[in-house]
Amino acid sequence: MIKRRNTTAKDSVLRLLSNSTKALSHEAIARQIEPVIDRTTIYRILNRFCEDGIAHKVVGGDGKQYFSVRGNCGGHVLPEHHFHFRCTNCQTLECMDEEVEFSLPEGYRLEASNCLLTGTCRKCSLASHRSEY
Amino acid sequence: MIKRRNTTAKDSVLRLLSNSTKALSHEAIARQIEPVIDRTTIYRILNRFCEDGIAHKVVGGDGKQYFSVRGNCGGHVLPEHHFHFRCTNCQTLECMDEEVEFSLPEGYRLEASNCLLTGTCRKCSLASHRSEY
DNA sequence: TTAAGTGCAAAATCTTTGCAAATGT
DNA sequence: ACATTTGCAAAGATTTTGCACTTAA
Repeated sequence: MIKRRNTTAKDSVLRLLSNSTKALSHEAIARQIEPVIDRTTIYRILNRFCEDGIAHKVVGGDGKQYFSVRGNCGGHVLPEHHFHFRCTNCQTLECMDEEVEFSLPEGYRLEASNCLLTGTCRKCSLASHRSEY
Repeated sequence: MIKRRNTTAKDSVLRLLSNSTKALSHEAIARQIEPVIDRTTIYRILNRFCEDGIAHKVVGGDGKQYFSVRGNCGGHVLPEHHFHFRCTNCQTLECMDEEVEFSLPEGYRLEASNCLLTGTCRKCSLASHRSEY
């Protein structure tokens, strides 16, 4: 495997991911990161994290990629295959504790899972309920 | 709801989807359809199918959209929330019979699911196994 | 006739690639 | 030194929008 270097850009991205209780999109990272880092670089850092098993990537129903620190999403340990929930209102994606259970047909080989539930999170559900008339 | 018309383009797309045992990407539809239909039109037809509940859309880990006739994917009736499997070798996406089971935390509101398993299907797993050395 | 559907061009998004300059080890 | 990383520009890929023309009902 290629030898990695410690750089401030890499550290910043990792810190953001580690401190977040949600998976972050490239856009969310680019917006928060300080100082500004080129977006190409952020993409490359994120992809390296995935290659190295440091992070995992979930593709949202919106087609965007969301990243979180592997096995530590939301601040605590998660099963390898867990559900994700993306709120269509606040545009956040979080890892759920719940494990995905399934059995593949004979002969199928599994590489990864991308199990996503979409809707509105509690906060947004309450907010929209309040404003209903 | 808007009144829909019968057009040959729409019929062609629906026929392709209905005859397929897999979910189809826009690209697969555009490639097969006869006569050629503008790709914008295909996108619009597919989106209308989804709006009208005729088809459902799954976003693959590859970021592409895949479409299948609702509840009839793979030729037989499927549960509302079922798993999908995308083969990274032959680039196909199929609906699985298996139902997705989960429980959402209190207050969350579910709109849709997009549960995807990725790997190699039986045919491709066998093929790659044969060529291993 | 008239609202829905189509085709073409152009735009919008998100992500990746190429390459020279900068940097960590 | 030298391989990795970065920034910038440009390209790629997929999907959507605007608009005038066509067509089903």
